[in-house]
Amino acid sequence: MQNSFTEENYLKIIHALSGRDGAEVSTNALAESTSTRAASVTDMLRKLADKGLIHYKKYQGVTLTESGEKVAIKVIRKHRLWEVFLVEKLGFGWDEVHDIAEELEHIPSEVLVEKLDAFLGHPKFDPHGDPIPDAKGNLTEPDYLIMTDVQVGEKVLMMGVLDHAPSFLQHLDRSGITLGAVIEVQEINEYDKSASVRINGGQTLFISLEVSKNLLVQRR
Amino acid sequence: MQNSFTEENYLKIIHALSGRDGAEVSTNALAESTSTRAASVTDMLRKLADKGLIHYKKYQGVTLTESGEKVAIKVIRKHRLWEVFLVEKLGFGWDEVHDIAEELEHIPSEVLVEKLDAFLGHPKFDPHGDPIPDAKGNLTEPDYLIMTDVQVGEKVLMMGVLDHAPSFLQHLDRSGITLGAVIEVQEINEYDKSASVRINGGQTLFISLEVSKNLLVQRR
DNA sequence: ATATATTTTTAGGTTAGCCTAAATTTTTTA
DNA sequence: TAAAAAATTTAGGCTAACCTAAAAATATAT
Ligand SMILES: [Mn+2]
Ligand SMILES: [Mn+2]
Ligand SMILES: [Mn+2]
Ligand SMILES: [Mn+2]
Repeated sequence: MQNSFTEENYLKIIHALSGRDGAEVSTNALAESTSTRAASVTDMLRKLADKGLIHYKKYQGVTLTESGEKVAIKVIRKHRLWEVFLVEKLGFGWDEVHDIAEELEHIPSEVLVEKLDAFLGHPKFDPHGDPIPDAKGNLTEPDYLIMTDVQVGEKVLMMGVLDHAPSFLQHLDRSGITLGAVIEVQEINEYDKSASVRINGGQTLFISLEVSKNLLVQRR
Repeated sequence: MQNSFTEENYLKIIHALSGRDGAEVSTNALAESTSTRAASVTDMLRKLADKGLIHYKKYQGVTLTESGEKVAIKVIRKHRLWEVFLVEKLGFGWDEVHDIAEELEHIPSEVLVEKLDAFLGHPKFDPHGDPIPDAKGNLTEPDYLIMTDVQVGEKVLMMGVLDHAPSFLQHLDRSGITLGAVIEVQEINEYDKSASVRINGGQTLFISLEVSKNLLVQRR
């Protein structure tokens, strides 16, 4: 049988909270992420377990089964492909596409996804630098570093964001920090860890620790 | 408040069944079109009436209010624009897009629709020849004639279809009858009203009355 | 103008996905 | 290790969108 909109969202969120190591996800964490109450989450977990999509033992937290992981990755693939479409083809800003993609990711039809993928030229990353799973369900997270790990004098490439909130993305836009930008750390303030950086060899600006914590970068 | 997926479908179907003259639509007709039972339709009609989207007096059938008409036309606009996208950009056949568009038509976001419209070059017709409402909600049905009204010797342009079933559209594909094709009626059989027609000045083929009844054409 | 047939509505129920409040289990602290 | 705190589950309810069966209204036929 088909999975509902709501079930797909649970699986996607379990995948995200579970992290690369497939750690157990708590009922409360899911309640928080789904904007529901813990009791509602318990209801849904029983259902997902009955369908064989999650491993669930009462009070023990949940992880995805192989089958649940597959569904989650398909949803993520659709979400990210639609985001590419919205930005590359329709001209949306990277700060505007998430909510629309939240809806589009639940449109069924395998052939639609594959045709969309081809139309977009088989992109490997979405507008936020997140990797797009391939048609077979392979999803490889590149191991970027977080900006806070970069030392004074280093030059890095801006590769992605951890915070996807429109307000953060708009802040980056105003600072000229876009995907692929070269960031050279000139100075790090001892007191608050704010940094003075040079963007693309041009203007210098200050970024707060809060910003650094949410920037994914790559050396060289 | 927002209208649900289901409510939008009811409004769209009422619009279709109501026709150009805005005639009253019966409970049973809606049950048929929505694949539900009459009792379920009655439930929904009460709800739509409470929201001011339809005129409804018990046992009297329903019509759309101004507000309901607006919603219906927005859904139709989205449906037809997405169909254009699927055919023109993703390479689907005109027989494959209806079901996917049934889902996409419920994606919210005004700005998405307008950007999609611009991306597609503000098309006036969908892949089946149906007119696309403009951004203001104006929908003008061109007055095509039905193939059965064409006389022997006349040359007409193929402009649209009444039946949108994949099997019918595939039959037209196999016959070489596409949107914009020139159809010249060479002979009409008295007995079963089947016709012998020439397509684009080339090959001659027979079309049954059933086919003629579902072809929209234009003189000259 | 009745009687019969058809259409529509009402009555009462179900399921998915949510809720609050209360009970239970697990974890933390003393 | 026992008490307190936190997390989780259970119990009981709600709403949207459906259902079947029965009642009521309307339309049709004699
Ligand atoms: Mn997103
Ligand atoms: Mn993204
Ligand atoms: Mn269609
Ligand atoms: Mn169409």
